[in-house]
Amino acid sequence: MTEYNHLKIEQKWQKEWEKNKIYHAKDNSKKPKYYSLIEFPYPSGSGLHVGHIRSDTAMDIISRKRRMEGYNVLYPIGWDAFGLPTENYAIKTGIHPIKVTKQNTDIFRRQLKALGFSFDWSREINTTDPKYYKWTQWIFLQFLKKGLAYKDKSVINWCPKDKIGLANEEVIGGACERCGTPVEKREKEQWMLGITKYAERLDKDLDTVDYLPQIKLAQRNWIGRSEGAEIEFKIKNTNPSLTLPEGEGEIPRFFTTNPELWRALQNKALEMRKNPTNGEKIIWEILRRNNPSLTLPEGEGRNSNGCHFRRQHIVDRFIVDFVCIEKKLVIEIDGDIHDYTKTEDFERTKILNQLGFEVMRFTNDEVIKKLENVKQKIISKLNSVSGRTLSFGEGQGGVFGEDLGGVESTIKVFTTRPDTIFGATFLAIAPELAKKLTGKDFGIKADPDRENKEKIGVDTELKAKNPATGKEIPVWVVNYVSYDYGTGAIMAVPAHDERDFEFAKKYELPIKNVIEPLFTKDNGEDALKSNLPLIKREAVVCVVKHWKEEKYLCLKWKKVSWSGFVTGGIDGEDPVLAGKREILEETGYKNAKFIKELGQKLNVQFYHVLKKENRWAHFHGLYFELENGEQEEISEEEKDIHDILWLTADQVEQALNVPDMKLIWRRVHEKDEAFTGKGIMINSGKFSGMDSEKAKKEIIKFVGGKEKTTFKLRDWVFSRQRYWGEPIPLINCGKCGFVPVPEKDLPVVLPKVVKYKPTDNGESPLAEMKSWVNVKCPKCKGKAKRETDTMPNWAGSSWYFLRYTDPKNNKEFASKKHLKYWLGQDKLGSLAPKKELSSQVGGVDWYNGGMEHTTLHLLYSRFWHKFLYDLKLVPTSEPYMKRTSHGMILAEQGEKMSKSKGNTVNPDDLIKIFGADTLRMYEMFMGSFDQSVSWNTDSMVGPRRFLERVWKIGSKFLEKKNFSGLLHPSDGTFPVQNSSFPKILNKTIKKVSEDIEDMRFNTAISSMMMLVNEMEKSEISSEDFKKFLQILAPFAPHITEELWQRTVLKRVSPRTVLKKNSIHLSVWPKWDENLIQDEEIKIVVQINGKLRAEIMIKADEKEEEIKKEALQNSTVLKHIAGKELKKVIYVKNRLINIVI
RNA sequence: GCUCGAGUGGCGGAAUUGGUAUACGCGUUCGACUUAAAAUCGAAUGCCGCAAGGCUUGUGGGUUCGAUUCCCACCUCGAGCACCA
Repeated sequence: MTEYNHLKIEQKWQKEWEKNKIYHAKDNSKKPKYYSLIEFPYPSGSGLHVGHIRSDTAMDIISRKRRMEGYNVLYPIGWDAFGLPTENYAIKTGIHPIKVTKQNTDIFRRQLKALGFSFDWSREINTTDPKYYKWTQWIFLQFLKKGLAYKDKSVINWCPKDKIGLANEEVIGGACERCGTPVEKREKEQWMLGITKYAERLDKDLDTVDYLPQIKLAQRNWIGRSEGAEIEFKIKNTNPSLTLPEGEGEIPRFFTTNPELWRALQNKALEMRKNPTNGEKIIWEILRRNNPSLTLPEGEGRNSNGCHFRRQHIVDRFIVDFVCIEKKLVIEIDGDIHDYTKTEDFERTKILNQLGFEVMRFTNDEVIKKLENVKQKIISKLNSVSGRTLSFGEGQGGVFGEDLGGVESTIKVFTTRPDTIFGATFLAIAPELAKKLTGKDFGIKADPDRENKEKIGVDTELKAKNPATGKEIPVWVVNYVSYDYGTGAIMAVPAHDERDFEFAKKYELPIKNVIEPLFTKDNGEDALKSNLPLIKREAVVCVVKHWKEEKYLCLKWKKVSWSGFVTGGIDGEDPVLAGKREILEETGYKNAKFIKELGQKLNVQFYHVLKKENRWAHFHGLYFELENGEQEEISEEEKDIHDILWLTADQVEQALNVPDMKLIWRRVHEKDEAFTGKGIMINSGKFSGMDSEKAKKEIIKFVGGKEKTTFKLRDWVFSRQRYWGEPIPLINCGKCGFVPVPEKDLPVVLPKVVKYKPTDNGESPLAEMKSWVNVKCPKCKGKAKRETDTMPNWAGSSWYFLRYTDPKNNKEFASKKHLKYWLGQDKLGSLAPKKELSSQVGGVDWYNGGMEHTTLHLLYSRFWHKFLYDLKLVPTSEPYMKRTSHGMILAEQGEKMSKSKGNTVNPDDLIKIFGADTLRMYEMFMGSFDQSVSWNTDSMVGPRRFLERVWKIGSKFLEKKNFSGLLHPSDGTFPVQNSSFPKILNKTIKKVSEDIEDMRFNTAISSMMMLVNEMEKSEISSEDFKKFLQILAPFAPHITEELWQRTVLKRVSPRTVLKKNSIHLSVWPKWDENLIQDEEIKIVVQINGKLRAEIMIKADEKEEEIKKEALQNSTVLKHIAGKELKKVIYVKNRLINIVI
C-alpha cells in the first residue's frame, strides 16, 4: 500500500461526501433529532482563525458521534457578516461591503470545507442577505408592536475629530481607535430594545438550562439581579423660616416644589398663565376642569371627573405647561425654538420622570393642525395610566405631592440590606439628586470614568429621620452613589458596607454595629474555622445565647491554654462595644455562678476579660491562669493568639443542658473593616436577636418601605449610525410619527451609497441618500423620511439558529413545523449517552462558542427567543439546552494572535503540510478544551506520527490476503496468543465515548494513542481494527474513511453508493462491560504513606488475605523489621498502608 | 478594588467521593538501520545521589495513616466587572 498522502485522501473524500450529501439533515425522520451548533463566524479579511477550528472540530466530533449513534443531526453553518471591520475597510478602500463580504465568505467556505467539517452546507445563511435580514427587520417590528422598541436619549461615544459615534470596542483607553483623539460623551436619540422587561426571566430561567457554571455566573452577573427594598426617609428642612409666601394666585393644594423655588417662580408662572401660546390655549380648553370629553369612567372609588389639570404649574424647579397631579402626567407644548433646546428638555423630562411624572410633548404646530390626534393620544394615555390616586404623599414617608406647602420632603433609598437599617448613620445621595433637592451645587461630581477612586462628599446639612430608630441623621452628597441606579440615594450603613465604611472613616461619621456573624449548631464548626482570620484579627468573643440571657464567653485558646469570658448583654446593647464597664461588672458578678458551673461541666476554666484601650485587662480581680498554674497578664503578643480549641455546639449544649441554644461569635473592638455577611441582629430594638435574613421582610414593613427588585441590566441601545447593518424598517412622518414599513415592503434593502463614512453630524451615511430617504408615509401618504439608523451587529446573530431550521422560507422566518421538529421536545431517551443531559427540554441541543460571547450574544439571543416564544412563534422558552465554551488559542508566546503582531497561523499552510486530520487532531490534543492554550506548530508532529502509524497498521491488513484473520505485529502471518488486546480496546472505546461527552478530547486522543502503541505489539483482528477506526473517525474523518473503505470494505475507490457504506454513517461501537473487568489487580503497598512495594491480587480476594500477603513481601519485611505495627489500612482495589 | 479561573518536568499537559504524581505528546540523550543524512524502530528521560536512599505539584501552615485534590493565609498569572447600594 502507498504512503499516507493526506492531500489526495482528504480532497477525495470531501468531494464524495458532498456528492452523496451524507451530512444533510432531514427535516423529518424516524430517527431522533440532534441539533448541534457553533457560533457562525464573522468572515473577516484575515481568513479562518485556528480558534474557529477548535470550536468547529469539537462540535464536529460530537455531531459525527451522534450520527453514528443513530441521530438525525443538524450541524449548520452561516455567516455573521454585518460589522465594523468590513465597513471600515469600505471607508478606506471604497470597495462595497457586499463585495468584500463575498470575497471573505468564499475564503472561509473553502477553508472550512478543507477541514472536512460535517456541516450541512445546503442550509448556509448570511445575515447580510436581504432574504435573511428581511426577517431580522420583521422581528424588530414585532418588538415595536409590543412596545419593546422605543426611542430614547442615550449617551454615545463621540469622536470630535472624525465626527462619528464610536462603538464601545472602538474606544481604546478613552480615545478614538483611529485618530487617538479623546472621546466625548454625547447624547443622541437612539432606538432601544426593552430587554429589562425580560430581566427577571432571563435570570430565573438559567435554572432550567445546562450551561457551564461559569457561563451561568457570567449571565447572572451581567443581569445583576438584586432583591431589596425602597425605603423613604423624611427630610427635615434645616431652615424652618421657609414657609409658603402669601400672595396672589392659586395656592397649590399639592406640594410639588420646595418653598424657596416656589417663591422664586410663582410670579413667572402667573405671568405665563396670562399669556399662553396658541397651542397652549387650545389644549387648556380641552384639559381644564370638568371638560366632559376628558371624563374618565367611574369606578375605582373615585368620582368621574377625577383628572384635574393645572396649567403653568411649578413642579420641582420647572414651570410645566400642564400637569395632572393625580395621574402624574405632564403635558408640554413645545414652541418652534425647541430644536435648539432639546438637550435641556431631555434633562427636564428626566428629572420629572424621577419625580414620578410621565411627560408628553406636542409641538405647537401639531396642536393646531392635528388636534384630534393629540387629543386622542392624551385620552388614551390617561386611560392607560393605572395609578388613579397619588402614591406619593401616602404612607409613612414622603410628603412630596401633599398640600400644606411642605417644610418636609423625602428621600427614597434602595437597599438590599433593610436588615441593617438600625445601623444607617447617614444618607448618601448622588450629586444630581442633591442639586434637585436643594438647588445647590456642592462641588461634588459623579465620576463617570471613575478616574478618581477616592470617595469624597459634603454634608448637605439636610437632616433625615431614620425611620427605624427615629434618630436624626445627616445627608451627605457623595461621588460614589450613581444617580441612575436604584433611586440615586442610599442609606449608609458603615458597619456593614465597605464603601460606607471607608467613607465614614474618612469623614468621621458614626459607625454602628447591628449585625454579627452567626454560627449555629448546624454550620458551627466549619463556619467558625473558615472565619478564623476574622476571629484572629478582631478578638472574637463567643456568645452563648439562651432565652433572654446573653452570655459572652471566650473559649479556650490553645496556645496559652486559658479561657475567659465576658458576661453582659442588657437591652440589646453590646457592652463590649460600648465599653460599658459598669454593666460588665454588674452582670459579671450576677453570672459568675452560672459561668463557674459551665466551666466545671465543660472542664474549662473561664475568666472575666475585657479588652480596653487595646490591652487585655483583668476584671473583678480575676486573672489568666496558664496551664502550669501561673497567673499572668495578657501581653500585646497575645493579640495574635490563634489555634482556638473548638467547642462544638453539641458540647456546650450538653454542658448547659439547653436544647435550643445558639452559638454566636461576636466581634469586639474597633473594627478595621465592615462585616458584610448575614448574621444575628443586634442593637436593633425589637429586632435584636433575630436572624438578619429572616427579619428583612418585617423590617421593610416596619419602616413602611416596599420590596423591590432591581437589575444592573440596561435596555439595549439598538441604533447604529453606520452603513453596514440592517436598516431599521421605519418611516418618520411629520404627522404620524414613526410608522413601521408595511410587511409587504420588507426587506428595506441597503441602498448603494457613495460614501460609507458617517456624516459630520453623526448620522448614518444613509442619511445622504436622498432618493432612498425621502418616501411617502405608508399611513397618510404625505412626505416622510426613512429612519437612517441601522441595527447593531448583535441583531442578526440573535435568531440565526432559528433560520437554520428552515433557511429558504420566504413566508416566515421559519415555519412552525420545522421549528417544532428541530427545537421541540427532544427524544434522547434510551440513546442518551448521559442520564442527566439537561433539565431543559427542547432547544438547540448543544451550543459551543467562545467565552467572549457568553454575556452579550447569549443574553441577547435568549431575549429574542423568549420574546418570540411569547408571540407563540417558537416552541421553547429557551433557545439552547446546553452551552459550553472553549478557551482561546494564543500565539506561541502566550499573547493574543493578531494580524498586527504577525503571530497568526495560517490554516491553509498547515492543511497542506500536515493535513486536515492532523490539524484537527492537534487542536483537540493540545490541551484542556475549556482552557486557553498557546499554539506550537512543532508539536503537530505528534498527532501526525500517530496517524501515520494508524495508516501503517491498516497497510498491514491490506497486504494480508486473508483479511478477516488476525494480524501479528511482526509479519502478519504468525498469530501470537495475546488475549489482552480486546480488553484494552474495550476500555478505550469506553474512555473515548465518555470523554467526548465531557469534551475531554485531549485524554480521548491520548487513550487512542496508547491503544495504537498496544496494537503494534499485539495481535489484532480486523473486527477490532474496525472498531478502532470507528472511534477515531469523528476526530480524523478522512484517513478513517479511506482505511474503512480499503481495508474493511475492500474498496479502493468509492464506486458504489457511499451513503450506506461511509464509516461516518456506521454504528458507533459499544464496549463490553465484561471484557473491561480485571481479574488481577495491582495493589500498592505503602509504609507510613510511602510507596514500598506492589503486589498482584485476584479481583475477589479477601482483605485478610491481601494484608497477609502484603506483610510477607520481602521489601515490606525489610522496612518493618523490628518495628511495631500500629495500623494497617486497606483501600479496596488500590492500596495497603502500613503504619509503624 | 471585587468576582471567577489557573499555577504540576526543558515544553503542551494527565491524574478528584483524599489513595502509585508526572499518563499521552513534544523535546533531549543513547542505540539499531544507513556510505551519510532524514524518516522509521528500540531504550532512557522530574530533581539530587555511584548506590542505598532522599526530595518534588507557586509559598507557608492545618486536617489526615495518606493531600496536586479538603481548610486557612500569602504570592504570581489570566479573564470578567468596575463604586450597582
